[in-house]
Amino acid sequence: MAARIQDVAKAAGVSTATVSRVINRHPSVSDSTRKKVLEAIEKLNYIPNHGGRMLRKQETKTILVLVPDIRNSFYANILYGMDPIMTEYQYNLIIASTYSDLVRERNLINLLKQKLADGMILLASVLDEAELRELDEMYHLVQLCEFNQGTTLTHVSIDNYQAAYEAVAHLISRGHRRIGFLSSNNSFLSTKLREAAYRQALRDHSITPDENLILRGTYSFESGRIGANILMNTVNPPTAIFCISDVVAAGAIQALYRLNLRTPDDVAVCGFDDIDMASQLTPPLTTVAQPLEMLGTMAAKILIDKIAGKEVKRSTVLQHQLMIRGTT
Amino acid sequence: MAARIQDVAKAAGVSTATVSRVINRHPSVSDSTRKKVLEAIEKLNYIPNHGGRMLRKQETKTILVLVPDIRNSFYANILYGMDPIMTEYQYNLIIASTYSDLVRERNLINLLKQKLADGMILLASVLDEAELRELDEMYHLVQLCEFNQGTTLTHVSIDNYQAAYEAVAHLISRGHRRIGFLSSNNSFLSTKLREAAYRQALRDHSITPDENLILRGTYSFESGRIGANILMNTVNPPTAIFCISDVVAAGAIQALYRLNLRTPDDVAVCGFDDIDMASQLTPPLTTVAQPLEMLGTMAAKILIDKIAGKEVKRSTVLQHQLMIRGTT
DNA sequence: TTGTAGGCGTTATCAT
DNA sequence: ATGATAACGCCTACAA
Repeated sequence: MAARIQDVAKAAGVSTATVSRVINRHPSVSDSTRKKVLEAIEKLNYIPNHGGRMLRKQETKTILVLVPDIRNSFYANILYGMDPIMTEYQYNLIIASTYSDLVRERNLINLLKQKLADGMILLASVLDEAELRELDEMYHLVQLCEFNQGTTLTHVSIDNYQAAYEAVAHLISRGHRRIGFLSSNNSFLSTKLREAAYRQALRDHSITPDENLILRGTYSFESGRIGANILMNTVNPPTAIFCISDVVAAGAIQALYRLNLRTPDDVAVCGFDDIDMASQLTPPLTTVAQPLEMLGTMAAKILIDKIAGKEVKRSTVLQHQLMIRGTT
Repeated sequence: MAARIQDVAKAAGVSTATVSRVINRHPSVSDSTRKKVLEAIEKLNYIPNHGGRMLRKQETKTILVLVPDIRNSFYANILYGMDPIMTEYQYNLIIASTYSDLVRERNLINLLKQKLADGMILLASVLDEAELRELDEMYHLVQLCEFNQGTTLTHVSIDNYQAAYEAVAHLISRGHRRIGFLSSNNSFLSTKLREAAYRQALRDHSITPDENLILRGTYSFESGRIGANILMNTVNPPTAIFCISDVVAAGAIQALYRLNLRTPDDVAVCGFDDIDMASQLTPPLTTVAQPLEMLGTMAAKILIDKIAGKEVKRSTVLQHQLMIRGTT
């Protein structure tokens, strides 16, 4: 079996306490003793047991991250951004997909209660504010991308209102007056803000929002295809479509293509998120870039600070960027 | 602080052993005692501490999965396929990206040595066979998708030779005689097998493989763009391109589009993997479907069986499927 | 059916 | 500078 601290102690002719001190770089160990211990560690190929240390120190050096679906490139890029921080602070990530299922999400949160992780990052949680607040009293938690308006919980996101406003204003600046919006049927704050911004941007340019041009579906490719088809078959179809996500935009573009409508000449399209696919479409997609990696990095850093007992900002807002490309 | 088993025992007026028996559904507990204990658990909101249990039982109920890059949709879909098994057997996943960096991969494997996980699934590992075999003697490990020829280690994959052969034969059946291959410059077995199959399929149809039509790059979109450009600028360009991955195929298609070549009329394109993007391209991509979710599911199941001490098959080969769509 | 007690591997306190 | 020892929370012989 694997060597334990006992074995090292015996081999080095010292106590386990001394071995522990060497491992944890405690200063009060003589050089000669340290040398003996390190040799024994080397010889026995000793690696400290995480479980033992965990139990004793009451910390897991593990963070739980709950995402709706790991297959979504949006979340995968955010997770990627957490890696450098995890490596730097020697934390591990338990990533789990909730599939936006309330029961599943609650079960996963049990991992926190079992003390399997020191804290949790929640992406687009389906828990309500009350439940979250209760959790927040017991555990360290950071909400990422989505949160509730006026929440007192720690969260990181972009300014969805401003981002959407700029996107719609851009379409208007390109001469469009009838602009469709393929939105989402969820109740996330980001959706509400983007819809509000869409309307306000129109009004600010003397355009009366037409509710028939706002369709609510999912974030999927299929939803974009269907939405665009419906929009283009209305009596007075739009000349531009603003989409809640890049994937939806991709679906919309395919639908337009099949309707023999050219992008951007016949219909302009703007996405949201700037996942890899956006720049790879033909023509490349105009979209609002979210700083995905940085969102992950910041959330991870803030959570680790919280765990370490530091004071952290309630709200962190990162910069978005309108990426004007070929579809507008 | 959170309640411990001690607290429950005291509250229920029994010993910790009895509480433990109730938790672990040991049969020899009287109904009345069980009831008392369950009430105490309920009242105190007790949840067993994972660390304590882990240390005592010497099992973590955690599996380590090493992937080259979590942002790659290919791997994300495989990971997705592991979820049902993890849920069923109450295991957790620690997912980590190696970025195909040897040092990083070795560091991550330390998690196994620290007994942070009961076993490991390795996707496209960059470790050599000797190192893997050494690990295999100490820990439970399953290789997924990539493995070494003639290995004695447990692995799960598709039949890359047969899959590639079918793809190339399909292109030939469409009348193509000059078929380019955008391959990879890595040394994975899958690459070698696909190249071998490519050549054999050509020869079996009396076509002499032209080494100038085989280009080796990465699995990226950019690599596909560059490769297609090079291929189409040769003296005698191909009329079809077989790509090592769907992402490469997407890049190739964009390059062709910009060269004003139509797919499939001017140049046919065939991908590999069948990630979501494949069917979402315009026109949708002909490709070889790997059963991504099932690959994940099988690998997870086999690893858990191994951990449980069951005998498992050395080699598991899953079925691929040629998806003939719009680009050929 | 239930309780007692030892130990999983580590670290931290208290002596020396 | 080093050692002895208790404790982290749990499970499981063994005893009763």
